[in-house]
Amino acid sequence: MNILVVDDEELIRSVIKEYLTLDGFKVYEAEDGEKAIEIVKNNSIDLVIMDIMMPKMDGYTACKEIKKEHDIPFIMLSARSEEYDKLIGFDLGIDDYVTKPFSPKELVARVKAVIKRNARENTLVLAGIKVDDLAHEVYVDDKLVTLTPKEYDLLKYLMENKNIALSRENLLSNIWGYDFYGDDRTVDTHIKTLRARLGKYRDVIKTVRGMGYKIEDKK
Amino acid sequence: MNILVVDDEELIRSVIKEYLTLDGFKVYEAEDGEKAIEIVKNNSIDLVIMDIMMPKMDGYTACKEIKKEHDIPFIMLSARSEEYDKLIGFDLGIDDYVTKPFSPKELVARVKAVIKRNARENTLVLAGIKVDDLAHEVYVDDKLVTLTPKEYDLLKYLMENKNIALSRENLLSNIWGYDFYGDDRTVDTHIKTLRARLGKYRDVIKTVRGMGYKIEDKK
DNA sequence: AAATAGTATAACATAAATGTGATAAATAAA
DNA sequence: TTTATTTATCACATTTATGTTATACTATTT
Repeated sequence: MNILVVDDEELIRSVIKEYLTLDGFKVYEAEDGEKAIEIVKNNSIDLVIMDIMMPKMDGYTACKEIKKEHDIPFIMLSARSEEYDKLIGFDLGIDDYVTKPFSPKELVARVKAVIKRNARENTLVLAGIKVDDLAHEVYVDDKLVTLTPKEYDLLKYLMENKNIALSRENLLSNIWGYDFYGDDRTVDTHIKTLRARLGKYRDVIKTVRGMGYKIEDKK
Repeated sequence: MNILVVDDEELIRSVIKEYLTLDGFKVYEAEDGEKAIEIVKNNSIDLVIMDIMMPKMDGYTACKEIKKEHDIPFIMLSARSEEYDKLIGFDLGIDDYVTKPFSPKELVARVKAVIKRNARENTLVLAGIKVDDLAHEVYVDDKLVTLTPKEYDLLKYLMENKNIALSRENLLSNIWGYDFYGDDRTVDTHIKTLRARLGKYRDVIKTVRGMGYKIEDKK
């Protein structure tokens, strides 16, 4: 996990870096917005911690610039809690906000929370089944299960559309592609193998007779 | 669309209200969990935005109480992203979660997303009968009833054309297909089984002698 | 009230949809 | 290339749904 710390005060950067490094993060540093943009461009940054008040280019502008090109979570630092409203006004999709002075420990906790939350947004969970779309992995009762590509796509699509009955044609055109001119029953076979992979949760995939299939969440 | 905002801070409530009102939502306010329960009881609330930390009754408890009686989507607010895990642990069927500070714009977007997700636009309701076409499910007095495909199609068609007398030919060509050359009596049989499924509402399907059938709303 | 036409119901044979294991074809990996 | 994996199709068993017929019932007409 690569984290970029942007602050004009060297001391603050080094303190943050020290704590984050202790927790196994790789830390990049930048002293202003321009340098930050440069680093993001050339490295795979997973999260940015950025001060608002900086010379050359302030935090708002730098954040906006980076967000244009990269979908990276931001934690903003600011000396005053009043800045809060301004941040809101800018509507930058900030993930968290920490006011100075802050405890490094808390900051680290926030970093972890933001990362966790972001990961979760790309994760579908239902019953004991977890689809981590970023990692492209499926867990059943927290045990990794290997799916074939089609099985994966099918499961993901069913989960994204939980509680909606999906016809075979719908499934075929959305997963196989509109240009698939094969047999309807192909879906059935993949449902079969997918169910087998899901073990005791095989029944979350309901058959909708005369129609197709759906995955059902507890209600 | 009526939205209830529950937070002990007047400022936060008014900011949220302002933005939601701009988007055409009607907004109710409550400053604690008890008042929230009261409002939900006496109004038709479609969604609740609720802070977790509140005096008198915290958000977890209030949410749980309300969920007992009402199937309303919740968006929870919290000062700390750490609380997220706690929420998950409580397993309250929270629909979304926003950490403070948040941008009102984002909150509005979340509200819309949740409403969209929960909307069952293709749902027909009549007497105690509900046809959820998305889920392809039928409820009688909020109890799931399993229909055969033909029964389902027939009920859906009758409800879509409520108060209109439909001839057997009409029903056959619209449900069975124009190319069905079978017996008129076939319809009768399916009406019979459908009525049986509808239990005490069996009589909403009226026989129109010499003509066919219709489903009748009110009176 | 009897006769008639229309409708409800039950039973049952037929038909259709789905589940499953096997196999062949296609694709990717070695 | 060969090999392994994935995918699509087939064939058959099983389950479920459907349409028809025969008969009972109900409403309308005479």
